[in-house]
Amino acid sequence: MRILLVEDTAGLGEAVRDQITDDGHAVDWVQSLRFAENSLQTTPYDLILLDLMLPDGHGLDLLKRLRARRNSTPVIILTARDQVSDRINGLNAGADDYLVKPFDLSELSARVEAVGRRYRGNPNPLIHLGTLEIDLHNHRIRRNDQPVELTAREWALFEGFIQRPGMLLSRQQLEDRLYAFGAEIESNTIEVYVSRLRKKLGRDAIVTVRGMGYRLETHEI
Amino acid sequence: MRILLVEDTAGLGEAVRDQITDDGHAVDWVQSLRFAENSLQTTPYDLILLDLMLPDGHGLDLLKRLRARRNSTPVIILTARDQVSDRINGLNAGADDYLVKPFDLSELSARVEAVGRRYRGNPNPLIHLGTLEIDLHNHRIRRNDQPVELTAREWALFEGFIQRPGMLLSRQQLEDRLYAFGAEIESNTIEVYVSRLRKKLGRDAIVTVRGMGYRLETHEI
DNA sequence: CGGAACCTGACAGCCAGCTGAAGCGGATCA
DNA sequence: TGATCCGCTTCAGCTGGCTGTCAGGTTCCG
Repeated sequence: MRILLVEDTAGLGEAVRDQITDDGHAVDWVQSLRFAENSLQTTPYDLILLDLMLPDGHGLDLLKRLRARRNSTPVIILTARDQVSDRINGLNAGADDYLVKPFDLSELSARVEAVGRRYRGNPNPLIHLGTLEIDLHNHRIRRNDQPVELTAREWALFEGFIQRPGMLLSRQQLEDRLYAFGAEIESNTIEVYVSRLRKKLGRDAIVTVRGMGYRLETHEI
Repeated sequence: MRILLVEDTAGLGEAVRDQITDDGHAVDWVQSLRFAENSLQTTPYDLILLDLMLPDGHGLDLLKRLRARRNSTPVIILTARDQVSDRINGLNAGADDYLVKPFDLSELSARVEAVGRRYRGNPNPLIHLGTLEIDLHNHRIRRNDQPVELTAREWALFEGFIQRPGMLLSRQQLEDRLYAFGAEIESNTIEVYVSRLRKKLGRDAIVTVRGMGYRLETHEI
């Protein structure tokens, strides 16, 4: 999963980031609402860990804006023990879960995995795109009713496209999705994987925008 | 059995959890309706132990919702002595049994086992999957009409697949099923058991999704 | 037409997953 | 009580296929 961590306390932030990274997820850590909004506009996240008391405002405002624009990304609130009203308000505002500080890191892992499972366990929205039928949760794709096998990396990349159909995605954005934040990548890996996806999914599935990046074609494939 | 315990009193919850764990069952303990719903959406339980007075609502509401969506998981209600009307309403709402607090732990064990037996004695839905015939309640499997013997762990794992055919199940999900919530497991136990199941049930029964988990193939075995 | 951007076949290294084997502990039976 | 068995878990060696890289080719655009 790709997770956005919004937390302004350095020590806690590091601990949480390390734990979740160890669990095999990609974590982007930001320390203010402003940067959180930036990240949310450029990257599709699977989960948001949200502290409430932030230097430039209250986390619940972010949550409310998110839900107002129909973004249903799961949110887990990180809150101090004495802020009971915050917790209630958080759940009302559309949070999926909360953790009371100080919390155990294994507890954190458990909640994160639980959200992941819930997300995947939901009744299955099938996405139709031309001749493609995509089962996002179960990682299944059929093309003209024939199953298509994608490798882990291929799937990760394709998922990035699927979550923002029709939008222009820069190489950098796609790399960020494949390789946890900060991991540098040389060579033309993205091009190679786009090529592999085209071979498996159809030549016109992904459109090259010269000098800019790629875009998933939403009309015909 | 895998049991969901919904109880918001810390001491009682711990005692019940320990007792049932000692009896050889896997227990997930949650402390509110909200978390109970979460767990129910992600995990198939064999039994639910349900307290009625919960911080975020009344247990009977959960029970009613459960039955409304045709979930027939057995439910035992945990209720205080003076709430007679609750007990009656509970049985009307589809509970299978109730226990009056404070109750003896051995009494609890007895009821749990009783429900387990009743559950298994039910008229038997046979599941057919390719050349396999599965009798879920009685833990019996035939392959090409030949009986197949599974050990306890093998069965627990296979049951996890059977209850969510075709769905992608992560290692974590499968481990959660084999080892009660939170129990850490190292090494490649899941792989070993998948390997054994394949040997007994057919090579193609379980499909590996590299980097993601496993899936029961529902078409041909 | 020349250069830049992009595509893709090929390949070596590596790692996730598979499985046989062995140690261990609980259950069973003499 | 001691011997034996059986299932559970771990480990290590192996293998196939995934991955990242590069080079040579192709397309695009000024």
